[in-house]
Amino acid sequence: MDALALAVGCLSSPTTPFLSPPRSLPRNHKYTRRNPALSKTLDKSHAFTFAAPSSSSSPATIRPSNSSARRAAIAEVEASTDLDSTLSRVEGILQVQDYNNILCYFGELRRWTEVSQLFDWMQKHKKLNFASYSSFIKYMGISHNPMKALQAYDSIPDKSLKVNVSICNSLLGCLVKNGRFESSIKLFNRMKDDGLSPDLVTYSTLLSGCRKVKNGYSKAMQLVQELENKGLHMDGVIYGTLLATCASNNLCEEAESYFQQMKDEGCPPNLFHYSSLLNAYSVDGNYMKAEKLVNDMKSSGLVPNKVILTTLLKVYARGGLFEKSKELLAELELLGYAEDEMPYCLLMDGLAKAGHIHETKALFAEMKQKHVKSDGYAHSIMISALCRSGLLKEGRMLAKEFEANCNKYDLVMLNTLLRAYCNTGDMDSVMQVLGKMDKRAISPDWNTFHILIKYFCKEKLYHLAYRTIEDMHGRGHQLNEDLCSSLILQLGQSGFPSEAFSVYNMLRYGKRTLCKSIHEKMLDLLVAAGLLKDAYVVMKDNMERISTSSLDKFAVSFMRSGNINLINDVFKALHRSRRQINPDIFHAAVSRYLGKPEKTELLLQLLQWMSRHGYCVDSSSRNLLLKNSHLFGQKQLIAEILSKQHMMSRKLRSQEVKK
DNA sequence: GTAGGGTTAG
Repeated sequence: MDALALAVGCLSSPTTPFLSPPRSLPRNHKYTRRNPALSKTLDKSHAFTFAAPSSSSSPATIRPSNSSARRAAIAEVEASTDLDSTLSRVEGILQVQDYNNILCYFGELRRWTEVSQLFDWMQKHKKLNFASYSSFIKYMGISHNPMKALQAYDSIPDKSLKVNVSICNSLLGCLVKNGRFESSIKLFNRMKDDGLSPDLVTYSTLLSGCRKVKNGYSKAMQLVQELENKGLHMDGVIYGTLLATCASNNLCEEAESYFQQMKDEGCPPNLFHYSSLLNAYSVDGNYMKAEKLVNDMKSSGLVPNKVILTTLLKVYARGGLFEKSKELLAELELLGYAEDEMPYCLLMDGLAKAGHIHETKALFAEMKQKHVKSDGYAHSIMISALCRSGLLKEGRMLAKEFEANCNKYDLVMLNTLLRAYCNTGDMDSVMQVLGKMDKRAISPDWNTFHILIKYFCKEKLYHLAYRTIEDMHGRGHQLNEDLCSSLILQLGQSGFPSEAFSVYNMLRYGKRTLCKSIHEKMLDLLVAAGLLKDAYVVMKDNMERISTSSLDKFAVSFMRSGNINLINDVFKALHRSRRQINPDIFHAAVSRYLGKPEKTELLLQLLQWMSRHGYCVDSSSRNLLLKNSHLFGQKQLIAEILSKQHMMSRKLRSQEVKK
């Protein structure tokens, strides 16, 4: 099985190509010079030429004329509007590392078309090495295209190159970045089987994936154990990742203890470590600890940067210290650290969750007025805040405004929009958003399904809700019990008992423990709908959770119209529940058998079973049997059994009187 | 070794 096949199960549902990559270079970008790839290459070439001028025996010596040809060729490729033809024209001048540098140049500019085109060309002309694969895979990860990364990996012809640690790290990092933690672990195990020797980078890559998954911390611990078993020692980056994992999993004490352990091991904390620990303090808004930490940090000679101050703002906002938050926001503005929406979002979210909707709105307006750069987070927070505080129409309006002005969508935003439209019963817009999701191949998550199902139920579109639940279950999402229970009842009442039963089964097989009352409701519903075979299954599996009256109703119905061959089994099941069996049920069974002379054998078995277990038929059933026993050709036998039962019941009754 | 790892928002 190749890596693609291994991961394709998880990848077939599309990834979340969130906010398209930045159009301009990141601020701290390593290519700040005009032609970085070029300088990088040429620095090396010159170093070689000048450091070893006498080694004329080396055929690799690059003469200035040669280097200026390379310089020109690189510039030409980077500026080209027709990559393929430019590449063919300069073929022979450039070396593999030149192509790699150009690849990085395009990659850092987020010019994905060129990245792919160049890489294709390099593959076709066999101008690549481990660094080419590693870089290409990394960029495919950044551009949210893990599929292409996997294809590139699978295309590597050389087996030993496939377990090159750098390539493997890139691919694992690509999967992790795109939320495919599970597949990255599977692939990691495969790679180890194939001969990969993981290093610290491998482990920190995988550890960073633990931040956003369920039980992330315990998975992180497994990885730490593994790296230690391999004789590797945790370095500053690994500690940084661990601290971030603790913070994301709300494990403040663990974060503190790793922070201490790291210092004890002689590794001085840097800004990454401080910001992660600060982030851990933000969970419960522990501003006392946060402020002390920032002071410690300053004493150690570190200067708080944008991330530290922004995280401190998060601590204040979470802790409800809105005055302090506002002061800090003003400071960030002065420092030029509030050019994007992050700090505003932190404060808006804090305000909104504390119920200060008007202040949230004011800050949102201020942000707009200041033309703060936005990727949609602020809208998402504001729309949710409006909906939460009951300002549904306003929430819907803002959602519409966002859609009219922005063309950036990710799953969270789409869910936010859906919620806003569902809240106002705007079915058309709901459908449009679903269309957008489809078009962009963004797959719905648990929240999406939950929003839709709740909405469909509210609109009494029960069958649609049912189909949505089926879809949700089919994709492996845990079903919400309350929502399903109410849908089960509604489906039953609106003439879809089989669908109700299907929902019940999905719920039952997905969860270990269910609320007790659901089984009885399901049983009642199936009995009412005459689906007695299904009812029998529910009854058999959940007898101790079902009231006697519901069991009785089921049993009587079953005797009247259930599968006649299962009647005796139903009695045995009832007997196992150790509850008194209502005589009406025996009566109903006897009547049923009387109408089916060909089932005499079953009737006799039932009567004998009754005698063995101390039951006896009531007088009306006995009379009925005696009157009709000629029908069965077993007149004598039936009379004997009945008289035995009769005597036994007399004996029992007299014993009770004595007591 | 031309390469790969950690910090803040809905």
